[in-house]
Amino acid sequence: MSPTGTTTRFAPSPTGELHLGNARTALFNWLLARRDGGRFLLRIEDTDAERSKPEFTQQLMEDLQWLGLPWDGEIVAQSQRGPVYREALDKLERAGRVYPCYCTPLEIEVSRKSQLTSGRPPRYVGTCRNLNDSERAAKLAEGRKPTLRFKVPDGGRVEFVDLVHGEQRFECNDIGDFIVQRADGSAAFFFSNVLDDALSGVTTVLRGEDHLSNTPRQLLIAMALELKAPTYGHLSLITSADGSPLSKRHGAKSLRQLREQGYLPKALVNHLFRLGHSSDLHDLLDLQKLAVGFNPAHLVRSPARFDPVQLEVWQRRAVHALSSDEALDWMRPHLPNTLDAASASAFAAALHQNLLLPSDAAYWVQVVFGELPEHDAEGMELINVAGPAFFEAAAAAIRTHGIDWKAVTTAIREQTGRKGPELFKPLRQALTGRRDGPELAPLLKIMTAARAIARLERLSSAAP
RNA sequence: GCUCCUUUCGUCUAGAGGCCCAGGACAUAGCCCUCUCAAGGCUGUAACACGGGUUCGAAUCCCGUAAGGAGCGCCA
Repeated sequence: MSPTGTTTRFAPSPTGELHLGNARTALFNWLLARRDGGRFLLRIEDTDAERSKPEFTQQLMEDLQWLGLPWDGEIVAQSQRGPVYREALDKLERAGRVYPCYCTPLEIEVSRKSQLTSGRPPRYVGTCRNLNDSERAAKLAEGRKPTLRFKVPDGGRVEFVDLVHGEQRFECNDIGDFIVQRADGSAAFFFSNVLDDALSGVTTVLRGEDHLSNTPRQLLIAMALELKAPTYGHLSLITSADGSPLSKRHGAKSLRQLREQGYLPKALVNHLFRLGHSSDLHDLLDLQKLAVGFNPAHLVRSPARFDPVQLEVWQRRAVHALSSDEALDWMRPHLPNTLDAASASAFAAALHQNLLLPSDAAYWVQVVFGELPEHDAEGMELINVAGPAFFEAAAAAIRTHGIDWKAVTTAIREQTGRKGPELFKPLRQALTGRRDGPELAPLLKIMTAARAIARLERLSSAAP
């Protein structure tokens, strides 16, 4: 927690599942802290009692762990920090920087609507800004529960340098007095968020661009509290393929869904690393290397589209990088649970380079351990061209040489005179029902000679 | 409506006035390798949103337009 070191944080609200946008924000903050040898904090912004759910907090933690982004120190939950906020709010109240507002949500809503229809910005009009004591007493007597609003200075401007967008300037007159404490006494986002950042020594905040125009409010609060606000960097949003906001309607997947589908964390972080962040690094890298290569100066200002095809590229590379043991764990859910350990690992070793997702293993489980699916038209064509004699020779070869692939293919070649693709294509089709797939040698070994012979014999007798 | 952000190949991006008739990666096409697929190697197709300025010179600066996005919440 050295004052000179970088401290970043991820501050999600537990109101839903982590999605790609969130995950990228977490990743970038983590990377920055790691790169600088600093700290990465996790704070749960659960001040909205209505929508916050403990199970989401749990899920959040699991997702971060799974991605490989552990946080430093204790998790801070804002719901536990009422007294801290109370104290700071008192300070602002004594300094006359905030005032009680007795307007009801309904009144505010009506005001907003009428402003909007008359073409004006929907801002708080300041009804309660200059109430005297007796007016306040009267409002209170009506049974109104006040909120606390921050008194935005008349005139003046707020200037700051955004890490990715550069110099920013906002007029105070464009900002309405905003709520810092709700009627139920809880602290509102603008307030608790910046206060906690300052109090926990956060130096840099990388967050979504949707916060950019809210930043002046938070800076105003920090100034009133005489606290040092972090340096902000606003990340452009991730959009769908058509440029619209990433949403479930567009098939946006939560991290949990991606994980359940079998996407590897390494694939995800490598893809996210390059979304909205440019880098010369084009290889599949681990988090340590990504941290070294991360540079906030290379954060991109324009929105990035999420392209599932690019994710698949990283997934393929991540899958390729798996060891056989890791591959086995990865595809385990799709293997028959009756399988013995040796067969399972032989299967994983033979197959894993050919899969993108574990569910892709299903077909090959069927081929290796079960019945062969029907040959398709193109496959039948291939089989007919090869002719029954070919398969008879193949079956005979396996009968005498067993699963010794080299001996088997040599025998078939000598017997039929076929070689190269002429030899292997029909063989592959007959044995696997497909024209593509993993190497045949290990496949034969695990599918057993008996199964192979049966498949070949069927074609030698059934074909015309 | 007001304020703010954004706009380079299909996608992610490099580019901060001449080094750019725009570079890289992925995708895609072709070839090589190969029993197939994948991997690998080589080659190719492909972009500065539009319109005005400023300048000897603009993807880069200025002004408009268009398109997309965000904020203006007792949501975060």
